[in-house]
Amino acid sequence: MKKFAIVTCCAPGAPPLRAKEFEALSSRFKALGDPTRLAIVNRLAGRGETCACEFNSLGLSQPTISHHLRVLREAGLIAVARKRGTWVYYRLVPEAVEALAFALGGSSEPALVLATAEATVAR
Amino acid sequence: MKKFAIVTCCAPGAPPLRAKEFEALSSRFKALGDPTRLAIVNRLAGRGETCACEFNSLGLSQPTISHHLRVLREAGLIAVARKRGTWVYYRLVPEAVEALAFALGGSSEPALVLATAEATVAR
DNA sequence: TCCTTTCATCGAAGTCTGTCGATACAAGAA
DNA sequence: TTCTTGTATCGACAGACTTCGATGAAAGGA
Repeated sequence: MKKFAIVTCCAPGAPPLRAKEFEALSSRFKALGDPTRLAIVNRLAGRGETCACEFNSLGLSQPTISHHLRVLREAGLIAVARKRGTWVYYRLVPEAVEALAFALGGSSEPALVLATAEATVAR
Repeated sequence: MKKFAIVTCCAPGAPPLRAKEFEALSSRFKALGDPTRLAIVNRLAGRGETCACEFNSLGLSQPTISHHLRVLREAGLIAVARKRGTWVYYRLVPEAVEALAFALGGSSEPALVLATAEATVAR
């Protein structure tokens, strides 16, 4: 279980944060700091639930894809949507992405973000 | 000179991007993927122009701080505002932060972002 | 000129990360 | 049960990253 901190960090006027908040935020930005993982998130954002096998088309080995899925999962940015047989379908966790957008000061609806961001996210 | 790509990547409904865009975006997220650098950005966001010497209070050596300032500078997230004597004052580059917020789908005013993001940013 | 201060760069050490092949695990199908 | 298929995990390796002390460069002050 995991909650998303509701903080702004990087937009003009942002209040000073604590060390723990820098750790939490930076670990999620780090998860997006790899082109392969960004491509995975992009595909999940565009298609919704997607089979893990889809990502083999990214040109990397299956263990490597599995590794990146794990990093994104542990960052709370994606989650397992469902399993059918041996297929595993992943989905985006929009609240996590919104929390990061909010941290950068770009939230269009802070109230919405505040409401959804408190939602706990299964790991 | 550097321009900020205006793309959404990670919010539900985002269109598929190209490899080059993943590279460009992920390199900037990676720059935020370190707690020390996030603390630097946070301080610049809260105080505006800030002397580099201020960051010695983060508990790291001067060369290490200088290294992180360089990473953020090369990512286009911060810039040298002015120099007075041997002092160097850094500032946030709000357009860069906005472009990232937009990529995460959190832009409150896409038109504004579009307008400012085309601005070239001095290195 | 020489010294001090601030910042950047260099070189090195240790750690972390991305990647792969090999292997283990889980769910069906035969 | 045995075989096949899709995923996850393990172990290893190369490259990248963070950090530091030492050094260099630039701007003043004495």
